[in-house]
Amino acid sequence: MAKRGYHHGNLRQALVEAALELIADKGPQGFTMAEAAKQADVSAAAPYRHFTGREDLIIEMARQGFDLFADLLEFAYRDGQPSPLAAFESVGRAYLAFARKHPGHYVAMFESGISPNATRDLANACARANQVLVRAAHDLSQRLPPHRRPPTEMFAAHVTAMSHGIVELYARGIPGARSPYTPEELLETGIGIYLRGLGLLEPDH
Amino acid sequence: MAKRGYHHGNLRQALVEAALELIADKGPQGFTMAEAAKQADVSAAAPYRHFTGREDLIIEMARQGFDLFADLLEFAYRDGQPSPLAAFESVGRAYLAFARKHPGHYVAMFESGISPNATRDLANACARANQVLVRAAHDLSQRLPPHRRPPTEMFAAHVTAMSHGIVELYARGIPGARSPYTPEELLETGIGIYLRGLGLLEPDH
DNA sequence: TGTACATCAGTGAACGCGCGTTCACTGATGTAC
DNA sequence: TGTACATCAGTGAACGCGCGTTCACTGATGTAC
Repeated sequence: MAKRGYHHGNLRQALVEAALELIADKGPQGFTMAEAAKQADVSAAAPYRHFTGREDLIIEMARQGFDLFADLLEFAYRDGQPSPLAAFESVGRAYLAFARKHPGHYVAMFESGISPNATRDLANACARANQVLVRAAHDLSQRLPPHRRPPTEMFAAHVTAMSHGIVELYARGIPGARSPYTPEELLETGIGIYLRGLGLLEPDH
Repeated sequence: MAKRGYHHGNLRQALVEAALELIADKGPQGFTMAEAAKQADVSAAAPYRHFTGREDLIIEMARQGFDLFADLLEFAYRDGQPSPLAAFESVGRAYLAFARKHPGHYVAMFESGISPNATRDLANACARANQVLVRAAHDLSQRLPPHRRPPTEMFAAHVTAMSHGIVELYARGIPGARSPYTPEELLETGIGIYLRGLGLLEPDH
């Protein structure tokens, strides 16, 4: 939109998007300011009108990533509204789908080495995404009798860890080290067994 | 040992160790040949007598890492010999301990972006480590009646994913994004709930 | 509507840097006789 | 044991490169009158 209205239209966002492609292709450290500028059809100096430096651009990618991530998780959570269990499983699938569809954001968020506390905005976006997971875990655990409820944050951490581990080991690059199962199968069965362990699913298969 | 016997004694291994420290400190792409050479008290050209290039050094770090990892997992497995369950839990703890004690190896193995198939030797070492996990899962699942046994490789993948996810999210750098629980607590409780879901632990807490 | 000026997004040249790697070399060690 | 020679691990200088960043500039756009 507005391709050549002002000087560039919206160079800032164009740079973010170029960098997202680069970082997805070439890994955490594999992207450069110069290349992002070139891909946006702009001189190598132009990015410095919009970002204080390389790290600032990475932080912006991660921030947008956490925002998008939180939106998708929230949507998945509401989408599965019928029951806490359905909503919970929908959130798990959204986690995997996000990693698949937005690899650039994913790398910036989890593999670029920046701290989630680098910026107030970044920390907020990160916290918002996490809160969806915690809320989903909390609502679901309400179905258990109080004395059998796991601490909400532990519950959420377990599920996050399994989702993240499946993404890292079985869904992302790393050509080789495969499993005979798809990441989706692994996530569904893994979470299923875990929920059964909590007493949230019937022991029968 | 033999500090200054021959020209250097054992420069190859000294470089590997220098690089391990660097890669642990500075992240996947943060280490350089020049710096590793300097840390080994050697000119920048010397490493090329022992490695064909930068990637070759990373591969060697990862190979040694998988070998060590496999050794530790095997030791943990035998160590908990009394019962498949104890052995299995010992393996889980060894996973976490390895990531903690050998961060350089860990980064080279899982975060450097090299393929486990880069080299025959590397692939073998990687496979050996994986086989310990698969064997532990297999032996433990024998305690279930045949119709309730999960496929061994799926079982192993679930546990590996949760362990790996906990390490990545809660045990490694990423300053911020904490959980109120230690990685050890998360791993123990998470695997416990999962095993209960399989029927390998009593439902009572 | 037209003119003068301020703003500021993007340019192009340049910088200093450190990197990975090569190359002819040197000098300590190992070996043959 | 002593000498001559081969080997080869490490040197130091040099290379080409691309990076992040700066800086004086320019020229299109927005604004005041």
